[in-house]
Formats: sequence, C-alpha cells, structure tokens
Amino acid sequence: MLQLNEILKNRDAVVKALAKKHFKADEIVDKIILLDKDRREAKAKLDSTLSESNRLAAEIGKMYKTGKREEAEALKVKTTELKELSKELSEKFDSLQDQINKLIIEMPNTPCDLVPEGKNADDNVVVKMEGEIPNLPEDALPHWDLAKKYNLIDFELGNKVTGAGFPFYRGLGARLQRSLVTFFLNTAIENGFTEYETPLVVNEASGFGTGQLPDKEGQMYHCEIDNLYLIPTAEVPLTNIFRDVIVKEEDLPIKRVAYSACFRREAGSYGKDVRGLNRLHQFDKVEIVEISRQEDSYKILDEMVEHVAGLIRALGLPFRIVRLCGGDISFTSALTYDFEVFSAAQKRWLEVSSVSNFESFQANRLHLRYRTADNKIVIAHTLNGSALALPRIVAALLEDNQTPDGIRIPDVLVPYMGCNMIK
RNA sequence: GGAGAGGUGGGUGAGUGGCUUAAACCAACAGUUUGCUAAACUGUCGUACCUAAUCACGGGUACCGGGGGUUCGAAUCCCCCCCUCUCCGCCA
Repeated sequence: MLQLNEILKNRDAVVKALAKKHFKADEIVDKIILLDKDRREAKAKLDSTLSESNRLAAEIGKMYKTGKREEAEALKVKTTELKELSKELSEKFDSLQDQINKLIIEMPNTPCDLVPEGKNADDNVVVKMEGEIPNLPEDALPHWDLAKKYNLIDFELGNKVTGAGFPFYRGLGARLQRSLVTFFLNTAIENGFTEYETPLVVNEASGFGTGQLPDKEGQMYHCEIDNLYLIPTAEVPLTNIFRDVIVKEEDLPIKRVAYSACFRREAGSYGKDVRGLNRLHQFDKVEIVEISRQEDSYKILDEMVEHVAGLIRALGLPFRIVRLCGGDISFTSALTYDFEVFSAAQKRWLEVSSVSNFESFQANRLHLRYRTADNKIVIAHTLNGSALALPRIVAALLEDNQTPDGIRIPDVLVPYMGCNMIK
C-alpha cells in the first residue's frame, strides 16, 4: 500500500503517476485528504480527553488514600462523563482510520518513470532479445506430445488422482525437475543469495502482508478448517519473514532464495493457455527476494535481471526481456521485467519469470523498515523475481532441443541429469 | 487430541488494582579516561499516532502474545483466541 504521507504531500504527482496504470485516483485521494483531516481532529480530541481522565483517576486514587471519600465520589461522576466522551471519540477515530485504510488499499502502486505508457501486453517494450530461435522441422512436436513420447510427464494420471493442472512427472521427467531446481538454487547461492526452505501454507496475516489478501483471495487454495492458505509463490513466506521487523541498514541488501511448490487456482483460465505445462495449478519455482535501501533498489533490480538472464542463457534457450507497460504491470509493482522464452513448436513466447521492484509498497503493508546509521527509521524497498519457474522452461527445453535421436540436455544440466540425451 | 504451567522493551527478568513514567542486570550506541586492548565512569537506549516545529528540543495518547470485558483507575481481575514449555495419546 502507498504511504499516507506520500499521498498527502504529493497529491498531484500520485494522481498523475497512477493515470499511467489507468487508475483514476483524484476522487479517492481527495476523499482520503478530507478523512485524514477529520482523523487528526478526532485523535487530538480523544487524546486530550483521555489525558484529563487519567489525571482525574490519579487524583481519585490519592483522595481514597487520604480518606477524602466524598470528594472522590464527586469526581467519579466527572470521569464517567469523560469515559462516555472518549468512547465516542475513539469509535469515531477508529472508523475514520478504517475508512482511510480501505481507500488506500484500493490504490495500486505508483509506476516508476521507466514504465512505458500502454494498455495491454502489446504495448510492452522489448528491451533485450538473445539467443537463436531454432529452426525445427515441420513435424516438430509440442511439449505435451514429447512428454508422452518419452514418458516424462503423465497428465492423465494427474487428472485421475487430483484433477487438471496437477501432472505427475516420472523417470527422467522427474529428474529434470530436480536438476533444474538444484541448478537454479546453486546459481543463486553463488550469486550471494541465502537458501531457505519455507512453509508451503501461510496464515491470513502473511497473505495480507504480501498483498494476496484480500483482493486475490480466489486465486489461493484455502484450508478452511485451520484458516491457512497454500502459497501461490515462495515470495509469500520469504517476504513475510520481515513482517513487523526493523533491520539494520548495514545488513542490506538482504538476499534470499527458496525453492517451493506453488499452488494457484487459476480460476477463469482456458484454452491453449492451459494446454500441457503452459498453466498448472501446482508447479515448481525457485524465487529470489531482496530487501534493499531505498536508494539502491533500482540498481538491485538490474542485478536480479542479470541473474535471471544468466540462468536462461546457461540453458541455451532463446529469450527476450520485456518491460511491462502501465496497463500490464501488476497492482503492487513499480517496475517489472518479464522474461519470455521461445517455444519453437508452439511458436510463441512463454513467460518464465517476472522480476519486480515494489519500492515501499509491500514494505509499508509489512511494516518492514530499517534503521539508518544516524538512527532514523525508514521504510525499506522490496524486490522479487522468479529464478525460475519450471513448467514453461521444461516446455521450451523439450521443444527447442528435440532431435531425431531424442531430447538434448543442456551442458549445465548434464551433471545433475546423469545423461546428455533423453531417448 | 487430553491435563498442567507459562507469554513483560534487543536479551535475562522483577512487578497480584493507584508509589510503574515497567525496576534491575546484560547487550548496544555516544562521550570521558588510557600508549593499545580491556576495564571503569557518565550519558543515551522501544514503536506508532496527535500536537508544535518541520533541523532540533518539547507536550500528549496508545501499546506488557491478540481481541473483548469489569473498574474512577488494569501488565495485574474476568472471558475468548493464538503461541511456547512439561506430561500423556497419536505419529514420519
């Protein structure tokens, strides 16, 4: 969520920035400004009433001690009045605070200047294209056929045991999953990230902390009996480590990495988008998260982009990096780069990673701050990215590396796979 | 799941209705002393919000696991929830 003070101080700048995300903010911002004025007034009145009430209570105490019982009884009448008044004021204050919070939570993050204008994915800007798009023969197979041909992934079995979007991986298919996860984790560790293994279910407070709740509630699997949510990404537990935490400036940037299974209901998806591995309810992902100083976050975003590019490059897949436009960027992000690999048999770009700087938007929700050298407490910046999500990487690997003799394994994976060809 | 004991500033831990503005100690930070380290001494030492200023210094309110209640007054008493520990049960 945006910071109230930012909205109050830079009203016009906030409204203008949000217009890029096609969010009309002027009315909501003016409402907030009015409500905040009332909130301050109510708080001032409430505090002075409580102060008076505290003072009288102390006097009554002294009177009882010194035996002035009658005087004390007389004063009690007054404190009772003050109590009524403070109750009223406190309800008013809570209600105003509540209204303000609800309005602020509806507001998306302000995009940074680099975010291009635009309505949808067509307006995203390709900032980099790398690798050779393979020239496959006419009879090249899409990954779902290859997975079947080499007995790597069993979608039908998943349908039987669980449902659509929950495939089984078997043999070298399962081993490929494990190889990719290990390769991604090891590379992250080499680049200074600390590995974590996190819970796969989280409580409500954590869901709120990273912004899945309340608005994306329908996208998460919910264990009602314990009121816990299956994580849609390791970002949720990994970032919530820092909920209500004040870190030391000297410890920044904090770099964390975690592999996890991810669970997404993906309500409303259909068609070719969900065919094979293109969109699953359960998938594997290695996620990187960084906490940074305000002035470093864009430098760190670039480093994260370079880290992810290095992974895809090492796998030998053709990819492009796309800067998301105002209409396509997420609610919470200030700047996002998507990575897409080319799926040669499907002849389309598949999104395999999304790397974002949230600036203080998430940190404000989380109350994640750091103490500077001169002892000031300031809100931190958070960033995260997939490094990488497996299914579409596997799809592209299978499709782009198919040969008449089998599927070629990239060199970096050979030590993990124990073979250089899937036959 | 059952029974019992607990949850207090970064840590240990005192506090069973008003003397608490949460003691004391440790850690941390700044300064003094010192040839260096150490030690000693002095000081600082929570967060949020309101107010004043907007650099600083102040004044006020709330917060002792979370939420509600009793009372003129609650860390302290009552109710609900969460968590930790011990024992029992179950279990990879």
